[in-house]
Order: sequence, then C-alpha cells, then structure tokens
Amino acid sequence: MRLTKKGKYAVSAMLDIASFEDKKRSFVKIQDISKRQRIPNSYLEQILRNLRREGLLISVTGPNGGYRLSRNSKDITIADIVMSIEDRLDSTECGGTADCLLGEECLSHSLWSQLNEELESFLKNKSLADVLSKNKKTIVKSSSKETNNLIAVG
Amino acid sequence: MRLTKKGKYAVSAMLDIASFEDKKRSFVKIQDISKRQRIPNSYLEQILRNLRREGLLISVTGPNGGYRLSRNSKDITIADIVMSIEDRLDSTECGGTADCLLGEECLSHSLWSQLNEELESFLKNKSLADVLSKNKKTIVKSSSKETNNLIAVG
DNA sequence: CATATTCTTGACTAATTTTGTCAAGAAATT
DNA sequence: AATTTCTTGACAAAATTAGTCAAGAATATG
Repeated sequence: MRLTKKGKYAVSAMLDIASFEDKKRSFVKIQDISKRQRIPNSYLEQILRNLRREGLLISVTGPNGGYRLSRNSKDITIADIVMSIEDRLDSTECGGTADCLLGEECLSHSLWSQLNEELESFLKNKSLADVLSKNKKTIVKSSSKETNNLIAVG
Repeated sequence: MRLTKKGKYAVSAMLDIASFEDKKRSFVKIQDISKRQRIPNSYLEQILRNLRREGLLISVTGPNGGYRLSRNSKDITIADIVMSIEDRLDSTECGGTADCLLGEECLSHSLWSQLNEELESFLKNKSLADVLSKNKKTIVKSSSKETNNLIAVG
C-alpha cells in the first residue's frame, strides 16, 4: 500500500482541519497546520493540493482564508484520504491475470488480494470523526512502547 | 508496511519450496525456483539467505543440494516470512511516545497501530499450508480483473 | 485602489529505498 | 579431482519518496 509519510501527513492534516469543524466559516491555514503537525510547509502545500483536487477540501485565498472540509467529518474516511495521496495503482508486475504464472504465483496473488480487501475495509470504515472521537476518550492513556510493527507507520 | 517485491518474492519462493514438502529428503534449487517463479537468480540468493538466517529454511550445499522448509508448512506463517524480509522496524518519526504531539498526531498514531494489528493478525493466521490448499481448490477460478488496489501488490 | 494575506502551480533537487548484480569462495557428492 | 550448489559481502542502478522554491493569482480590508 505504500503507506508513506506523505499519506500519514495527509491524515494528520485532515484530522487537524477536522478538529476545527465546529467553528463555522472558519478556515484553517497551511502554516498553522504545518506548525501543529510538524509537517514541512511546502510539502504540505503539495499534499493539500491533492486533497483539494480530490474534493475532500475546500479552499479560500486571501486573508482569513485557508482550508476546511468539503463535507462532514463523518463522511470522510481514512481510505478517501490515503487513496487521494498514495497514487500507485501499481499492479505493475502482474497486472491482470494475463502474465500470471499458473501455480504458486497465482496463489500468492489471491493472498495479497485478500490482504488488500482487509485493509481497504478497515480504512473505509474509519471516518475522521471516528478517529477524533476515539482520541478524546483515550487522550491520556496513549500506550507506552510502540511495538515492533510489521507495518512502518512512523 | 512496505510490502515490497522482495517480500512478495519471498512468499512466492516459500510457497514454491513448500509445494515439494512431501518428497522427503529432496531439496529445491535456487535456479529452479528462480525459473518457476521468475525471480532474478541473484536476487533470490539474497532473499533465501535471509529466510535461512531466520530459521525458516534449511540448506544443503553440493549436488542434489538446495533448500527445504525447516518445519512443517502448517507451522510457517506468511507473517514469519514477511517479517524476515522487510526489515524496517522504522518507527523513525515518532519512535516511542516521547516526541509525539499530544493532539491529533497521537490520534493518527493509534490509528496506524490498529492497522498494524489488523494486518499482523491477518498474516499470522495464514500458514503456507493454508495458502497452498486454498489454491488447489480455486486453481481454475482465479478471479479476472485485479481491482484498483489500495495496497500495491504487483 | 493599494496592500497584505494566503492559496496555487509547476518544475526541480536531494535523500532514501528497492532492486538487482557480481565474483570469489566454501561445502558436499560422485 | 571435478562438478554442483549454496554463501558472502560489497557494489551499482533504478525507482520512489521527501522536500524545496519562486513566481503568480485570488481575496479581504482600510
């Protein structure tokens, strides 16, 4: 899936913006997000660009301008975000079924497909609102040691 | 997670070797795996090296030498393989809890942690034997079009 | 209108990772 | 002794990710 820093930044940024959802008519500035989430300003520009193009954000230029969510935080999933950003549909090596070996190779494919489905449904079932509300509850608890993750999340 | 080609190759190679499990005392050669699975020979050397170091394979040099599983294919999980190969424990950006922002950032962390767990348990619950047997049943069926995967699997 | 603020764009560079190669050697079999 | 096959480590090429920059366009405010 290539859950890279970029994708992670995107989610952090969206969560940041989402947390200002209540304040009607208020827009969140790149600079502020950059500082709060510690995302390099110019990199963030690039990322928000994508999110906007995909219709997840609305932007306004000028003083008091900035970004806000295009729809309710309940209606934007983490999958929406990640898929806007991580643009590899990278079926490169064995695109369709055509050049697939018939034995083991195909087998491992169905394995990866399943894995995809698993992940996809996980991410599709988490909205920004879900993540934010969960956070509020456990804000103190935040478990101690990062386990040796299979997946690099940073 | 960095499920790269390398990891995928590793799984394919292991499945290949596992499929010769019955034939007692027979070893599978790098060259043969390389041809069947279309994995560059010298790259495969490197990969099998790792799998051996991790104790998943046993090797024998010389004529009729090669590789075989160190234990029953039921007792080797896909997680075992992937974790031998994809060696990033990459907690880089926010290693422990220390330099974690307290608001949104931490939140997205718990999100990724959950994702990790999800994936990890998925991969831990699939043994080589599982994958192989499933394959036999569906060998013809192999579904048509790769969907636009969230995760790049090749 | 002038000015300050803030997003917008595209092209570019640097760092890192992934993918792969190679050659010399060691172990085992016949 | 000769052949087969794994073993090792260091290296190189390609691809991807991460990040920068500068010039410009849009909008609000006084």
